[in-house]
Amino acid sequence: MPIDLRPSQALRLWHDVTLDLVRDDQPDLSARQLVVLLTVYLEPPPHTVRGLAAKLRVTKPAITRALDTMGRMGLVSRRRDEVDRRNVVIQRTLAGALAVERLGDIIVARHRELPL
Amino acid sequence: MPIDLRPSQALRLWHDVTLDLVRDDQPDLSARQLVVLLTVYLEPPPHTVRGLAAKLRVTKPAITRALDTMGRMGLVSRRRDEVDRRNVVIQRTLAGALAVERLGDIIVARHRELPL
DNA sequence: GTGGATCGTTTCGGGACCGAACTAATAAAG
DNA sequence: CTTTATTAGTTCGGTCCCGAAACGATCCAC
Repeated sequence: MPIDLRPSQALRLWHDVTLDLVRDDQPDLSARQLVVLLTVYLEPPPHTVRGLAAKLRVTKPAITRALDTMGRMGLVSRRRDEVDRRNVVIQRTLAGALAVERLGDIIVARHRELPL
Repeated sequence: MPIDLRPSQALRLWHDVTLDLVRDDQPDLSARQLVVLLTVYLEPPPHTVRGLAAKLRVTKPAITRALDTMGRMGLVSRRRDEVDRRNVVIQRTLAGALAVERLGDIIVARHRELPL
């Protein structure tokens, strides 16, 4: 792992990145939406509503709503699982991949600017 | 600054910390609330509604609402500026300081667990 | 087949938030 | 004083999110 981060640096990093996210025009993602987005893009598929709800320890409707909103934003899409048609698998999109990549760049840049 | 963070590590860090925040029982702070909280606790006083609105590039009512909510949570408090009584200065609280400290600890811990 | 379990979604009442516009209090300028 | 500017808060109509409960679709065991 990288060299240890001190608490003051950690908080400064969180502040700076969050400020960048608040400032840009597009609407902020909630913490729940953000962790759904990152889970879908960082962890191996398949991702289901039930699996995400269990992972985040929130109710299923909360996941459905998050997917509705992020679907409207084009960040994820949904598809029926043809093997077990009760399941819905959450899929990545180009726009979602770009948004995640952009977030990664912001964090890296703000981390690089951190004072010693 | 610490050794460079790779984008994949940065995103993993953001995911892990946000997941911790989503999982604990207390209600999630919005991005706006979080950056207000961190600004108040990281940057030198005094902090005013107007100053925060300018810094975040959001409207004043958004700041007033964020302060209302965080005030109810005990994370910040407000006081009239006695010198210029039009101003309201945002003050730190013990509960707010503890919450910020806890966030710092989470980030540091998750950062330490990051894979190489 | 039939009953029960397991999916994701929808409904419901309630609360939080949004920006634009407005108000009330205070300060500063003339 | 009186006007003008500045500050924080409030009002407004609208949107979004919350968890509990109910729902329809699907799978599985018998």
